[in-house]
Amino acid sequence: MFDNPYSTTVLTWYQANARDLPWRRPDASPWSILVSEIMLQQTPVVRVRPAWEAWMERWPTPADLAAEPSGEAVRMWNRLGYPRRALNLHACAREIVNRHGGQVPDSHADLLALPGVGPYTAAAVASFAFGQRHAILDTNVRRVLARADTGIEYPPKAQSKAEVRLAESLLPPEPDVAARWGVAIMELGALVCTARSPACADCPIADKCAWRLAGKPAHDGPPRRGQTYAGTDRQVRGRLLAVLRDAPGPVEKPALDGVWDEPVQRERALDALVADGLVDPLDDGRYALPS
DNA sequence: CATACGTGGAG
DNA sequence: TCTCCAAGTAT
Repeated sequence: MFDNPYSTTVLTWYQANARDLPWRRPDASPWSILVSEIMLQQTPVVRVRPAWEAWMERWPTPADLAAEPSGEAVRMWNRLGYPRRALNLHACAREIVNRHGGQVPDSHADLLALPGVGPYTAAAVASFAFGQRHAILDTNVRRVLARADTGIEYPPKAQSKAEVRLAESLLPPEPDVAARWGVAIMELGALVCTARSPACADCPIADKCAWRLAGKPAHDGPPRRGQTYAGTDRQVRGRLLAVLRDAPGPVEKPALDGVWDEPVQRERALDALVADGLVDPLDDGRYALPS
C-alpha cells in the first residue's frame, strides 16, 4: 500500500509555486526535454534557459542536429561547461535517427543506452516526457529526503541503495501522479530546501521534517570536498577549447600554445581533448572542432 | 568506488 | 577573495 506522508502537500505546493520553465510546457517535445536534462546536468537553470532556447530554435528535432558535424554542437554549447555533453547530445541525435526512427525512445532501458544518459536522466525523460512511473533521485531530491526523512543536513557523498529504496517507496502508484510527484519534490529542493539556506518557513512539509524537528543539527562527517579549479587540466582544457570555439575555422598551434605557459600540462590537456573527440588534429598541423 | 570533467554566480 | 555548489555520467 502507498504511504507517502509528503505527497498531497508537496503536489499542492508545486501547483502554486512551480517555475514556468519552457521545457515544462505541455507541448514540450521529448527531444526538447532530453536536451534540457543533458544541459541541466551540474548546471544551474538560469544558465541553461537561454542556451536551451537557442539550441531548440536551431535544432528542433534530433534529425536537425544529426545532420550537422559534431563540432557545430560543441561550438553551440558555448560556455555551458562540460562540453563532452555537447558531443553526447550530438551522438544521441544520430542514434535516435539511426536506431529509433527519429523519435526519442520511451523505455527507460533504451534511454539509458544513449550516450551521456545515466540513471537519473533516463528516469527524468521517461517520467517528464512520457508520464511513466520512475523514482527521480537527483541532488535536490537527495537533499530533501536526507532532511525530511533521515534527519541529516546533507546526503552522503555517494548515492546509496537505501536512498534509492526510499525514493521508490515514496512513488505514488498512478504513473501520472508519480510523474508530478517527481518534478514537485525536485522543485521543492531547488526553491525551498536549498543547500545553503533552506527556507523552512516556506516549506510545506516543515512540520514533518526530521531534520528541522531535531533542531537542524549541523553536518557531521568529513568536510565536503572543494573541487579546486584554478591550475587544473580542466581549466587548461577550457581555455584551449575556447580558442577553437571562438575561431571561425582551424587554428594554428601557436594560437593554442598561447593559453597556458606550462608546456607539459598544455600538451596533456590538448591530447586529452583530442582523445575525447572534442578537438580534431588536422593533417596540416592545425587544429579544429571535430567534423 | 573514487576521480575527472567546465563555468559562473552567490554568500 | 575564496569557498561552495548547480536537474550527473563515464571510467
